[in-house]
Amino acid sequence: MASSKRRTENLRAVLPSGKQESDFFQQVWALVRLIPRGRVTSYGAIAACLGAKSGARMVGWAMNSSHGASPKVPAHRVVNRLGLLSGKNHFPTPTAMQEQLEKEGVKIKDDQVVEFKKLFWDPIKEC
DNA sequence: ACGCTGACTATTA
DNA sequence: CTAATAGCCAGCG
Repeated sequence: MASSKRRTENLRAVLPSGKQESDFFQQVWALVRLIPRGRVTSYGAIAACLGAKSGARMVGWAMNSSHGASPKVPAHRVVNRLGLLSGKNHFPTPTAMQEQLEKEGVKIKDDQVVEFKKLFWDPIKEC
């Protein structure tokens, strides 16, 4: 873990020349961009929408590459199954994710989305 | 080509 | 309630 500080930083991500990332990433990004403002979803839900029920990790991986995606991907709207901001550590600042969510009207309590179940946006409905 | 890692999830202890 | 374990898929050295 500790030595993994910059394993994926070299990701080609959205490199224009040559081959791009797998469609999986594009699908995830597209789905995340469809998340309405003030709403949140979970990795598993996105994965399920894509057909990979166990691909929740891949969704997180796609988010990692989303830093170079265009338009930008609202990764702050994607949280884990419990509504916890598990990915906040990967943001420019650990508080950026919470700040963004609160700015959209989503209240965060102890790194957890308040009324997560109510604010949960199901991507499967869009699939 | 093989093995490790990971922004997850569910199950078991 | 928390902790540990297993299953899962894809990218990179």
